Amino acid sequence: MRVTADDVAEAAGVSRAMVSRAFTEGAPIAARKRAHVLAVAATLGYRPNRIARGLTGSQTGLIALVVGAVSRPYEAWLLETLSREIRTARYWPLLLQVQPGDELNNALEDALAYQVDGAIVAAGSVSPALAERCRSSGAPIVMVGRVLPGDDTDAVCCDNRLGLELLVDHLTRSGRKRLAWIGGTPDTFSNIERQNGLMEALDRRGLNLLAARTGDYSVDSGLAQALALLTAPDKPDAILCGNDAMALGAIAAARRLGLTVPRDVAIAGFDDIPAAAWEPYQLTTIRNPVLETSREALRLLTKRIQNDVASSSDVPARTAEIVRLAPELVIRQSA
Amino acid sequence: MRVTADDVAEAAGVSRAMVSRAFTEGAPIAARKRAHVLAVAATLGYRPNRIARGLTGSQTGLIALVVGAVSRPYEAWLLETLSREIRTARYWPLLLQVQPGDELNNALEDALAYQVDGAIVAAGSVSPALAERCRSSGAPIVMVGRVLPGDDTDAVCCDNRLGLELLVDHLTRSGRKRLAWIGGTPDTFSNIERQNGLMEALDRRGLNLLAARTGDYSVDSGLAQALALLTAPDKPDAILCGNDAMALGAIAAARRLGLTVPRDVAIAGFDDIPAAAWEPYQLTTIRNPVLETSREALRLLTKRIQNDVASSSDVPARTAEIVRLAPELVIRQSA
DNA sequence: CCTCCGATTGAACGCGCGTGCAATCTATGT
DNA sequence: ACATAGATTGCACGCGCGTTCAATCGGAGG
Repeated sequence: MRVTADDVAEAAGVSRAMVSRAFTEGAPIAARKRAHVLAVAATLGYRPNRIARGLTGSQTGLIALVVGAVSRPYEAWLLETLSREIRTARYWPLLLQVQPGDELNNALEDALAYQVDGAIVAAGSVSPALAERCRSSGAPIVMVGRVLPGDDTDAVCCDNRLGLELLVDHLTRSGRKRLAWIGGTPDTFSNIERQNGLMEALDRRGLNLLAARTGDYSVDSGLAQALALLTAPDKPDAILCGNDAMALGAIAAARRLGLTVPRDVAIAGFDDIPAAAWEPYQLTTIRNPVLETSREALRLLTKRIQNDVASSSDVPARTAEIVRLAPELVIRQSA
Repeated sequence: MRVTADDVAEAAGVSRAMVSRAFTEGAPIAARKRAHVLAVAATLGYRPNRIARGLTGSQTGLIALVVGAVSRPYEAWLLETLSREIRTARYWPLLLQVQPGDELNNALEDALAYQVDGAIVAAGSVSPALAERCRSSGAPIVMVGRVLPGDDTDAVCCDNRLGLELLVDHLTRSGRKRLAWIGGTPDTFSNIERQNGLMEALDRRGLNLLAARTGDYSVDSGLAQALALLTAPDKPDAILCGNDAMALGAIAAARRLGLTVPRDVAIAGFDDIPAAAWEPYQLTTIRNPVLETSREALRLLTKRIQNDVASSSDVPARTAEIVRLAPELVIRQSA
């Protein structure tokens, strides 16, 4: 029923080893024979069993891909590009979607049992111990959008601080003085960086934050927190949000209160998800270079994988490479 | 470096077979010994190699998951629930994201080479030949949101016709007479069904469609086509869209023209993606039961897999099971 | 026509693990 | 104390394929 290399060997009148070589790039085999074997294989519908192949050579072609809940637009966007880049690099993504409360460790160890060639972690938090364990299992990790503390793990991440500097610059230049902040999920790497970036940008200008509230990166939380800000006695003239989703919620809140954006209040987000450009929003935001991020992530990962394969622990481990990508201000109507 | 069952066997003072059995549910092994082996394994950090395990037993625990471009909200939503259900069933999804123009066959055969235990196809079109090939490779397929013609492939799909009946019913009851349609990507299963459903619903009432245009399920196309409809001499008083994304675009178009929704024109979508509920849209739409769909898909797939494992081709193949899930009308502001 | 070297080839082993089978052990029953 | 059924255990084989190594082939040079 299942066609194996033996079947092809018999049908082609060669040894099984030749079948294997025919499918292995750069293996010693006469060109004529390779063509013949491949032809026979095609008529039989044979394809090398990747599982068996993964057992001998230590390459499975699998990459563990950890992302957050994909129903959120930013996560979906990131997954789309990461997944595409992984396939472009001729790997297959083993998808692990983590919900906010989920434990990552167990699941990632599960993935390790599949002998993944590497892992891309764009959600959840990985303990340095787990990272080390992955590495010692032969699966280099690349963090996306987060950097492990005091670490030797590759990472690629947008420059959140710069992003907020750009935003504050734009808002203050257009005369806004009473800035408020709606933060995303606390203790999140991105949220900490963005919040710090905001504070630094304000400090540099000798400004104070009018008010700060805490959301959870969802549209609903943005709406709720913005309602609170805009009905307080001391109303802001600009609201910066930890991400676009909350900013969309904030715009809705402003409208519900009969305010006009940006006349009565400016609203800005972060990420530049597709919905930010939709007509009713026209959100001014910071473009998170997702495509470039994905590309870099795969560059780092493949480099690390090849390094691992080439040298078996004799070469000292390359030190971690942290790539910071510059975000970009996208000015639309909302601010 | 890599810990194998042999290492554990030696450390625990038992044979390798016992280690294997300790990790196999229901294998003959004394409870005391199992506990001991597991303990030793834990201290060594041992985990059975799933790749090797997949080579002998014909179960890899992998499921090929084919979805469309995830940056689109509906696809993301579906992916989220499917992925979760797959993990709940203790499988791992091998993610294949297909772009509108992509060739599915090659990629799916690639996945087959990983000896996936099954496949869930929620995008792209699969030729019956390919479906047959999957099945004969021991990977049952379940189609989601589409049904293969004249077929013996399991599928779960929302009742698109009923959805449009509900929508037309609601619109005509509220006095709309001049209905227009913006279709999604042509030749798509869902688009064909929805369009036919619309026509039938109109026929039943002796109504005619005022105008029909063709989009591609994107927000932009909805906007463009709605602009065309609303600036034509013969303006509709209701626009039905093939999916929510286009409906959001249509709402934006109406507003751009200074029209009030739903006073001047009612707008309805299909799917009930999260954004449909967002404040500036408040889209009336048809709820596509995505969660139930995912559950059903996994129920069908696991049943089929178990069936395959149990009987090796002696039992006649079960005939295809096609599950139709009822959609539900969600009335919001837009219609 | 013979020799010698490089290009090909085939046989065999091992990757890590599940499992049938026969051997061993345990706890009954007498 | 002895036999016996049932519970455990170890051995060995095979899953499908990559790869080393020695054997074979081909042809260029003499």
